Amino acid sequence: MNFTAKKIAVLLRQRGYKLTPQRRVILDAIADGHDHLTPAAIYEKVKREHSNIGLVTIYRTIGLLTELGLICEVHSGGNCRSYLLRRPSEHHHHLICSDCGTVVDFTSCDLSEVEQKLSDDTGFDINGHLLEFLGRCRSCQTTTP
Amino acid sequence: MNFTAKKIAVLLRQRGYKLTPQRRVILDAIADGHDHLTPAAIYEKVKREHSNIGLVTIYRTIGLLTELGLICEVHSGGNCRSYLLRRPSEHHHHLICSDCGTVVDFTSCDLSEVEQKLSDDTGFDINGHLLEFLGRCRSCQTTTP
DNA sequence: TTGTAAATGAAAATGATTATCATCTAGCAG
DNA sequence: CTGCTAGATGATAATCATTTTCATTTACAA
Ligand SMILES: [Mn+2]
Ligand SMILES: [Mn+2]
Ligand SMILES: [Zn+2]
Ligand SMILES: [Zn+2]
Repeated sequence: MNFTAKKIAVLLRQRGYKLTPQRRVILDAIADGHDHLTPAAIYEKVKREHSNIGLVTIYRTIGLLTELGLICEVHSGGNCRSYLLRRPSEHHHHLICSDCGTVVDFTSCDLSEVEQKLSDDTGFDINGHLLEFLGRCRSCQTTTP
Repeated sequence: MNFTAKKIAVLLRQRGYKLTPQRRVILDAIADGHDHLTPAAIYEKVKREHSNIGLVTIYRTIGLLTELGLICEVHSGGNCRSYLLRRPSEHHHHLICSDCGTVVDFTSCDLSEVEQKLSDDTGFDINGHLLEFLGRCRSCQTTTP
């Protein structure tokens, strides 16, 4: 997405960050496609256009984008994190294909009742929740039964 | 909990696994208390009673207990996993204190409607979900305002 | 008690992430 | 346009979590 990438560029500059070619290409890599990517995967993807980029820069840029709230971290088990562009700016959740990694965002989660009940029962001061659905996307269902 | 630990011992033997003193003490460490523990934390706790145990054995035992479905993995961000005894054998979720790590299990989550809607909308074959609430337990609220 | 498959611990290997530091450059002042 | 400089980069090494390997030990059934 060019539009999104452009908006992000503006955001970066507003906060005093520089817009480097490396950041540009990392943003493109993340913004293109609907799957979640590990730092290593972003690195591989980005190296095609910017062969001498360092993996460190990927990590630094991920840190920056996280700080700006521009990417989402996906918690689908495994031993390393993966990320994708934050598409809905509002509070939302993810439906993740365990085969191809495609992520669908959804905003409709009404957990306020459950949360209230839990809070009453336990005395916890609840300040957040994590909700993710796992499954196989339509395309992956047809290719491998 | 002695009872739980004992039941687990039986389970181990049923499947042909040996009940070693190391496993015994690791089980005790996990079963005692309601907080979630990282492998390193279990290691430290266990070393007090079994000073020459290896961290590898912690990892191996965690693997074993996971395979038997006897422990839960908690996904509270951060860079390493943590575990606690699986108390309700049924499907359940966690309410986690971000200060002290205490975990409250709860079974009341009715996500079937949301799941059905998501499935209809996206064509995904949904086979699971992850739901966790984060907050501060009553005790942690009183100690640090 | 004995035999043996399973388990353990030391050590090294691997993989992910972070810290350091010399060098480079985006963006701005002049 | 040119030079300055804070911020950014990449090579390298360090750190931290986890896994592999392998020689030695041990639980437990026979
Ligand atoms: Mn998202
Ligand atoms: Mn649990
Ligand atoms: Zn898929
Ligand atoms: Zn607490």
